[in-house]
Amino acid sequence: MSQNGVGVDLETSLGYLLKEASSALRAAMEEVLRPLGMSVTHYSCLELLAQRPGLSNSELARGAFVTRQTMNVLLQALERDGYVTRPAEAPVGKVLPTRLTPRGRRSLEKATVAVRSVEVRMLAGMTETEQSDAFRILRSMIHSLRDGNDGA
Amino acid sequence: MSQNGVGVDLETSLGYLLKEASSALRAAMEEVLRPLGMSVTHYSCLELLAQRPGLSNSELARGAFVTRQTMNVLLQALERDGYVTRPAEAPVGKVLPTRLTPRGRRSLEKATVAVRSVEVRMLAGMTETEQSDAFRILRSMIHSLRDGNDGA
DNA sequence: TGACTCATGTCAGTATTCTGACATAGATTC
DNA sequence: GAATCTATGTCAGAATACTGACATGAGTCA
Repeated sequence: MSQNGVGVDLETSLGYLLKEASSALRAAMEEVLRPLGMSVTHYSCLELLAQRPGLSNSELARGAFVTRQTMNVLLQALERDGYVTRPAEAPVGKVLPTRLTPRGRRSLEKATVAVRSVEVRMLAGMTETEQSDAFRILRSMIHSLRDGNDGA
Repeated sequence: MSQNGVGVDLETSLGYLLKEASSALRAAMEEVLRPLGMSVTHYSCLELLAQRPGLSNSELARGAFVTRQTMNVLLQALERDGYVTRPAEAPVGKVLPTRLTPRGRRSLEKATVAVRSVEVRMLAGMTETEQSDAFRILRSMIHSLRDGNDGA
């Protein structure tokens, strides 16, 4: 079907491989979250709030790797459906601290179990050493990409 | 601003780190492709065609990690603007082999240089060993995620 | 040959995310 | 204190990608 012998260096590109891995992860997460009626961004938002209660819209956006406008529309839907609460007025500045409701916490529980199974599956074929290597290498890539190439 | 001391295990999740790395890579690529008026999917399509001339719509979609419907609208735009050509009738079956035009090839050249700089930047802080480790580990993750957990 | 399955190309509508823009609150600088 | 800068929340429109659906061509099997 493909692999027709041409020296395809997409197969030797770390960027392409990273995109492939990310795509596979996203697909696997969507697959297990779909039965729960939850998208990946939806889940990310709830998980962030469970681990750091009181995060603002902008902080949630950065944590979920979307724009604050995108997170805003998601939060409005989550608030309307009773998964999170935000004060009507900001305690300080314009920042509205968001918190999970009991309903949000319950909804998250099932999702966490589902997502953890994906994480476990992803780590399945890796040794302890490979896992810590993976962390170190991914962090190195992130750092290099963020701070431009004038770091040295 | 954050990091308020709560034991945040998102920081210990390989899935989260993978998403973070992928997001950083995408942002870096968009940054260098924007001046050329080219999106990441747009570039991926042209690069795939340069390395494997004659790929079909569906094959390009799989290679760029989008649906074949999404790739179809992109190909129609690229064809309209003279970057690629497809025969009016399928030589065999329904498959329409796509090829770059000279204009498409020219457009790709600049983009390739730009994207290569991102790839180089990403590999900057890594040793040879770490690079080959990165390949092996990412492939392992992809394999585990794809084939379900009943591989063993 | 005929029924069935599968992959493909494509149209349409929907969903999700982004960019642009604005007003406002806190921090910084003079 | 006033000006400036930065960050935030939010609205609106545009871009992008997806799901659903359909017809068609090729391979498989009886």
